[in-house]
Order: sequence, then structure tokens, then C-alpha cells
Amino acid sequence: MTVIDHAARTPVYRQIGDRLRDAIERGEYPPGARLPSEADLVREYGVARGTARAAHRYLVRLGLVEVEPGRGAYVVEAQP
Amino acid sequence: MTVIDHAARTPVYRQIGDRLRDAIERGEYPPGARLPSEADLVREYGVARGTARAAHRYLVRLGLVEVEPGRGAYVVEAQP
DNA sequence: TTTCATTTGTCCGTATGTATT
DNA sequence: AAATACATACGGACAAATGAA
Repeated sequence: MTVIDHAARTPVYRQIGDRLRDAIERGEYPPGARLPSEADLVREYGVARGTARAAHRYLVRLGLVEVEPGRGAYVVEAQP
Repeated sequence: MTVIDHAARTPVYRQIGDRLRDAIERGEYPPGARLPSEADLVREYGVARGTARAAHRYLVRLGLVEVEPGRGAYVVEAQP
């Protein structure tokens, strides 16, 4: 199930991040929900862990997600 | 939690350990005194037990503390 | 003696942080 | 971006040591 296009101009981490963002905005991951872990993304998309991390970081930059060491990546509670 | 900053570059166990070290050097825990237990640190700082243990170990590495199974963590008696 | 609470010791699994190559 | 290694952190479970009831 590879939606990921390594040849695209859009970085892989953002392709994955955008998919997660869409899922969040669709309500599949409501506020407070835990997103797939880095390892999950590695398994699901066949990417390196650094890329999975970058996808999480990307969502953090967007203010959609908070990452907590040893716990996971969570959808932020309050959102305008 | 007041003092603990998971985002800091200093590991949490060392932030806690440094606070205990300061307290020891201020005389709040004189030689032979028992330090807060792992469970105490867990309660006080809201960290996992492994982190509390790491804080104790950190002070042992510094030569300030000795840990005794079933008894607790004690400030060493002799100090240069 | 046994029982119990407290405390540290160890192991497991999972997850993120950082650095190097 | 990938691959690897190690450090840090969380949570749970059970064992062992201690000391007091």
C-alpha cells in the first residue's frame, strides 16, 4: 500500500505528513488521539525512521501534533 | 511539573539529580541522611520510575550517594 | 514465627532523542 | 534519505532485601 512517491518533488516526509494531516482533519485522529508511531510509519510506508520522524515534526510545525518522549505523537487538544 | 523540562537538552534524570545534589550541598540532606525514594521522586516529579532510578544512579556516579537494596539512597558519610 | 509495607533490583516492551556514517 | 547505534523515557511486572508489626 504505497502511496509514497520517492521521485516526486514533494519530500516523502511531507507526503506522509499530509496524509496524516488529512486523517486528523477528517476526524480519524480526534484531539488527544495518538498517531501511528515512528515504527508504525516505517512499517506502513517502508521508509526510514528519520523520514517517519520528519513526518511527525512536520505536523508539530503545523501546530497539529505534540510529541512526547517515550509516549508517542498526539493530536493537540485545542485547535482554532 | 515545576522544574522538569522534557524539551531541555539536559536529561530529566540529571535535572532531578542536580536538584538533589544542590540540596545535599546546602546541607538539607547531611551525610548519612536518606534521600527521597524512587517512589517519592516519581510522585514529586511525575516521572517514570526508571527516570527516578537514573537520578539516584547519577548521584552514585558523582560519589555523593550510596544506594542500598531494600533500604534506600543515602548521602555518603565521608566527603573530601 | 509469619505477615506486611516499603524500597531497590531486574527484565520486558515500546517510543522518542541524538549522533554518526 | 537511509541505516545503525546508543541514550533517554514511559509503563508494567515480578523478585529480593529490609524492617516493623
